[in-house]
Amino acid sequence: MNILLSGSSQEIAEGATGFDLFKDRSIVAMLVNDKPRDLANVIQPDDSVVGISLESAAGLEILRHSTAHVMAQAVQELFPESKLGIGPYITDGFYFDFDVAEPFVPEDIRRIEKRMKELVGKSQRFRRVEVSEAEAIELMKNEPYKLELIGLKSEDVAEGSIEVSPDGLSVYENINPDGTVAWMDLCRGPHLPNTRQVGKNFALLRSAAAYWRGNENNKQLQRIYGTAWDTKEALDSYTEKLEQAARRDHRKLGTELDLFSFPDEIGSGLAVFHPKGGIIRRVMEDYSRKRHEEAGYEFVYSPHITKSNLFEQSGHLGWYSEGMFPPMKLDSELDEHGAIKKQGADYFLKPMNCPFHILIFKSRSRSYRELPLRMFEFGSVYRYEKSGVLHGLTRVRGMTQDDAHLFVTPDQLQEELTKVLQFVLELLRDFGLNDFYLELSTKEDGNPKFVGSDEIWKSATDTLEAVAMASGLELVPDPGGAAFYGPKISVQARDAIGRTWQMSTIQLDFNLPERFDLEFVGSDGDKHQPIMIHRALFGSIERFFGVLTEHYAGHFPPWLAPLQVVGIPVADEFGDYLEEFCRGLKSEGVRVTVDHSDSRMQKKIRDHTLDRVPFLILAGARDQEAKTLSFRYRDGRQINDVGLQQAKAIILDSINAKVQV
RNA sequence: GCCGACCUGGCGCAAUUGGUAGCGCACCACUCUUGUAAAGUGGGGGUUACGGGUUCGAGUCCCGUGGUCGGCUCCA
Repeated sequence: MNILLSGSSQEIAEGATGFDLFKDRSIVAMLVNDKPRDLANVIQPDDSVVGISLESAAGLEILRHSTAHVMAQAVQELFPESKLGIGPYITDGFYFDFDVAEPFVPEDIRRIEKRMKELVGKSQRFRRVEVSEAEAIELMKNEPYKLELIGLKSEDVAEGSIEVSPDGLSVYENINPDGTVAWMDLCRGPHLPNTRQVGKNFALLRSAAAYWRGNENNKQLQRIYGTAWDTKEALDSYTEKLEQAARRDHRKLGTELDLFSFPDEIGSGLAVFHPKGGIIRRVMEDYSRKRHEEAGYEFVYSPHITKSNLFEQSGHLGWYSEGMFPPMKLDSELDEHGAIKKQGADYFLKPMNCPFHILIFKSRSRSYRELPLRMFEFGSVYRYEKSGVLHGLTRVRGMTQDDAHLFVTPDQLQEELTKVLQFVLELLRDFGLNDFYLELSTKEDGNPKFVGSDEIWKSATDTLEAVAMASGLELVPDPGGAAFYGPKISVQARDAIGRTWQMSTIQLDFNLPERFDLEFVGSDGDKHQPIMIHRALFGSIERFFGVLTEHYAGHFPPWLAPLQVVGIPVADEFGDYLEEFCRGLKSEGVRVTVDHSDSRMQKKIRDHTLDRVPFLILAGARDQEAKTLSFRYRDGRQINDVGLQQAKAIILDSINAKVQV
């Protein structure tokens, strides 16, 4: 019979399987008519077949999923009472959920890993068995979670579910060499031909609880995460990547470099910035202010607390009260006759700045000539984030947003959004981030929670999309991801080690202008409602600070570095020579010091390198003689015999140009 | 919020079966006066997160509170 093998026509025997087609052992599965299948599948006439090699993305997914099966088998052997949840592959690895009486402890994880290695050595075949629903129920009768999945199969099976497919049910059995069934699981496959091919390049990483089917009202199962690779080198490089990420963790660097801390006495999620962190933060803020001023923003200020009415009118108390700190209650005072002498009130810490800016807009009547009106504030807000979600500076309870609200007429919208997006990207680039993509969050059709007419959503979404497209950046749709009050664009930035962070957001709002009856007088003399744009570039200064710390691994570029230059005399007597040079830098605003301590020069180089100072300048007799000095950089580079004028220029130029050194 | 683990000088870590807190770095002093990642000697510093309990005796065991970490859920 005839088939299409890797695109070319080929004659094969009736009943041939993938094993007959692919003799190359690195082919572990195949695409049959674009669907992933086991090699054991019998090829049908006119099928289009392409091999999946182990090292391909699809191959690694299969490897990881098969590794998850081996893990589940090991767990059920070691913990016979355990029940299976789901066990998919994920980026770089896999996990499997188990219902067990006692959560796993690290010793359990080691035992499981050891048992997995033994199972790999046993060389069990993965065998697919297609079953009817009744058969599946019988086979899985001791697996309550699997039974639940079987019941779901036809209706709301999650897209990409690894257990069941809309096409029908199947189980995968692990077959011992003697033909006995060692283990089985409900699974859509495909799998590697044999556990031996799982190899040794896997590791179990951690265990943690996870809600069954991701719903917090469901029971928590115990999830074990693992990683698996095709080669030892790939596993090692992945492990190295994790270690590298751990080394640049901003929480660790924050302590090491004395940038910020979270004193227990203050409370969870509330940071203090130390002097060195304070310099970085102030430089960030100063630069942001300068750019905002140039871009036509007006600076406003608002208090940290407000009476409840403001957030009642904005609606936040209705839908967001859980995210707010509870009120400070001022009781009303009564006189001796029981009449109210002083009205009581509830004061709230503000979780957002927009209502304040709106009140400024509303403080008098506005003309179309004033629009677009752009109000900017470094606004400190407080949100009662759940304790379990707090994370260093990136998820806190008190933060300062570089927040702006733009009030525009509908026909200004496109131009203003274009400007804002450009502005955002330029500023992010100045901070050394330059690998972006955009995400466009849009309305979910038919969901009544979204306010505003379909027409306005359509036109606003189209506008946002046009603006995003015009930026030339990759645009990823996020359907249904919009807030109920309007669509948004968010800028996602990739950092130095390829992780993505949501940075800036540009959010349209159809809700608040309505709730607050915002209006301006148009050229026609009539009143019109402005459109409101919320936007933050840093998101919050704290979070941006954390992201930058990780992006640079603490090696801030000179313009941001708390200490920019340290002078290191080769011996004490050259201290004055360096001191004089550094005075010149200081008068230019450079953050510089000369280390006169009685440590050895080598020790000073070590200390200030570990402290991530961008410019170490050294001078000894030779330099004093020749009116030169030598540069030593954080990566070990050195440039010797640099003339003093040139040295000054090198330092000032790299600070002013905001470049990394 | 949920599940689990953890909390010892500023930081990183030790402390047999419960027996009365040590080390390195940092800090301070002195000696050494130095050419590209750690000189030497000496010294100070901890009611072991907090509050209870068990015990002759608790860093160690038990209970509670707070905090941190890893996930899950959440991020309007």
